[in-house]
Amino acid sequence: MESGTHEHRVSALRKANTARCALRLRDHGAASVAELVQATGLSRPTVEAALSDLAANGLVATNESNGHRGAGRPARVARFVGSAGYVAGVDVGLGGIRVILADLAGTVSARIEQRGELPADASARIEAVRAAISEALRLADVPPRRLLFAHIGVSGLVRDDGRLWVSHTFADWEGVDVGGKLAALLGCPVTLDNDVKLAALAEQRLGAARLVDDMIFFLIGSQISAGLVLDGKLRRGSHNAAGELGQSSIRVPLDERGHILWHSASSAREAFARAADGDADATAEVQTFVEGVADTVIVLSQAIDPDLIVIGGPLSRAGDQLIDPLNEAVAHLASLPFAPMVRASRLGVDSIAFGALSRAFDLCAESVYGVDDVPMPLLRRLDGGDAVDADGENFEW
Amino acid sequence: MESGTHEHRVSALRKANTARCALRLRDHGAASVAELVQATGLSRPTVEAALSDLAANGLVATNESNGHRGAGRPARVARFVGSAGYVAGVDVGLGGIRVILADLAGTVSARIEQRGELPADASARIEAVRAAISEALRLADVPPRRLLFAHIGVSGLVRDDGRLWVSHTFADWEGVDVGGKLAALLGCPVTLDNDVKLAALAEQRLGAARLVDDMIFFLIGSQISAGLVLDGKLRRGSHNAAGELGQSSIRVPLDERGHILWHSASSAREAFARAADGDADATAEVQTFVEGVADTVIVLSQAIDPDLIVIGGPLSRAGDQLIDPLNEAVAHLASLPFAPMVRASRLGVDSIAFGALSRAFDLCAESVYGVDDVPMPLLRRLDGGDAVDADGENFEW
DNA sequence: GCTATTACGCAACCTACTTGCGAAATACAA
DNA sequence: TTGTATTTCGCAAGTAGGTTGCGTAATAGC
Repeated sequence: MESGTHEHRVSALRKANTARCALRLRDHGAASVAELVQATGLSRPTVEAALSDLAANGLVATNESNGHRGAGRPARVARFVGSAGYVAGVDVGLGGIRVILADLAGTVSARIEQRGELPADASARIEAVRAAISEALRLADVPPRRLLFAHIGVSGLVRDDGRLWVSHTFADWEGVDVGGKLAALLGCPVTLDNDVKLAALAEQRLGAARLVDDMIFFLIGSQISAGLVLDGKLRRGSHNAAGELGQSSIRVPLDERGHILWHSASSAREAFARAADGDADATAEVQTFVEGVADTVIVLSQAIDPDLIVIGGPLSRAGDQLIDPLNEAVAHLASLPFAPMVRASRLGVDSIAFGALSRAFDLCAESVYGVDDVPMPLLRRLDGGDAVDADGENFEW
Repeated sequence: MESGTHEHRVSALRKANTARCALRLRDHGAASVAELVQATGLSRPTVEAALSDLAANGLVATNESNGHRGAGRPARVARFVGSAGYVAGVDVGLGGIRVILADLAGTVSARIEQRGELPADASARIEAVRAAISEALRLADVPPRRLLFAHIGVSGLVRDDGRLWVSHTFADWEGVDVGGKLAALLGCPVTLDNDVKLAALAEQRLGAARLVDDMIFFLIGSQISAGLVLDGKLRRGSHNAAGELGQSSIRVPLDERGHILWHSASSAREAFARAADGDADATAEVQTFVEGVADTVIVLSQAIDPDLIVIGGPLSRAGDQLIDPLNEAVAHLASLPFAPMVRASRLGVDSIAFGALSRAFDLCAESVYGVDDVPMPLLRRLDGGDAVDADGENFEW
């Protein structure tokens, strides 16, 4: 019920049809016109028009070479040209920079990880991010012009204008137009987003919560924050601050910066390790910790009624120490005949970069397909395997 | 990106245009074709076609009688015929039955309230609801056939099939097709919904949270539950159980049925009254209670990041005893440079019926306008005033 | 080289919206 | 009373984008 003229809406239909054909080719492989007609339910002339538009944009290639068997005129086969464009998902955190580069078809063509301290200077840090993205492009042998979009996950609150508002990690980026500067350097739009939200989205789209529309993701590291995906959509909140659980939300001892206080050890990981080794102090502290987390998990579960709760961060591998007790607590205290399941992250440290990548696909959709709400492609490795590692060793936080 | 043929989509455009004209007439009063052309941005023939469709359905009337001044051919004036259909919002609770009846234009034509115990028998209770709705129709002098939709708020969990799953209030309705039975009796679709969710929606659309897209509503009575409106949409949850805060979510002493335990008085209302009168026990208990509520409010605020928090129920008038301390707690404990505001319900006991009415408008939209996502009309009284009482005495819970 | 088969590509048609204009109905002035 | 200005009406013609349908091209197999 918008106010646009009809001309717009009608041509929106054309765009939608074109996009439908493009997505079919992207997600189900090359196809002849006849097959597309069949698959999309559109008519032949419409499909032909769509293909000719797409071919003009370079997004599909139509070649005759097809090992067709059987009688009949050989079909003209259209193929989605993923390499027409690339998008990057970037995770800039204290531990370093991660970049995942994928083409429009979802083939992951580079995945790099630069460990170690980032430059302390705001500008130098921007340059480091640029260098990391460029390095990924170089590794994948992708001309820089082909990069269509880069999306960056950082810790902190991102304002509507895309600048950081509050960030403990990179305080000197607050108010700075990091995205704009990188856009100028890279020649394509670059946007920032909150890291935990991206990780949540990644787990929902690619990780532990695939096929589930409602989930809460908890990232437990030195702090605890959450990300919500509700009805398949990332919840941002009216200040883009949903999930920023402060001091008072978590029933776990925190210091004044919101970091979890450990007495028996210097980190959650260490405390859990000691508890596993039988250290009594650590065991008690871990138990209190788990109860505190369970508390918050339960309140949010009851308020939000998700299908699934995913725990990320270094502790997510601690099944019997964390995930199992949480599951029990949630199932036990449920006053209703159902309870959400608690599960460990599947993407591990890569979740933020994958989330950024998946948002990058969303954000380039309008310019690539002329339509938004385009589902991202399935991610594949160059060798054809699943781009998401089987639950392996990518959990070194 | 659905699979429907194009024929469908194209005619969807026609429907949308027709709906646009209808809504313009509904919300901005009678207008000539020329004015509609101007207002909708559509072309004259399109508007004419829409009006002729609408006139055929009886949804608009075109009469020439118009006190037009000035030169020129007098315009044919089209007027939205609200009385073409009626919808009802019903609140069936322990305290009785409330019905609000409105026509399609949003004119509230009846509003009745049957206080007192409902029949203990499941079927008799259904009959009582039917009788209440019929009574509203009779009072408003509306032929029963004109009732297009009735939506009913009840306490309890409603399943996807519209039947109650768990209801402490009306346990004998669990699994019973209450909506279907009423539909058969009334000759129009009748659906059930959770009362607190409806109240939340009502406050967002008509009450304390108008113009706000993200809000959390807490209904504090003998129990505490919540309703969430996120991004302007009612949050249901994957089991339609969002907001069903159980024992463990609320840091307030509860009995085994989830009812708030009061030692200094027999109800929250009484405890607050005594505290206001200076009773020391009550004051202490009220303080603990408020702190417990604040606790939950804060966790949910931080997780969800709403604009506004609305408190409903008998305590919502206790500004200085409840609302003010909550506001302070939320503002104080915020770790971020903003905090949601806490505000009292505006609709009071009517919130559930108003919520039901507002959903009834939504649910009849498809069949009336051929389009969903039609905003509900502004509610008006027959005399033209605002149908929502100015914060008056409708708070006798 | 003939036939069966299959996909192609275009012509004709349909739906629904737009632009544009002559005609109708009024107010007002001569 | 009649003419003119004004405003809206209602239809005719045009456009965009889709669909159906059919003649034709290109191949495999006999």
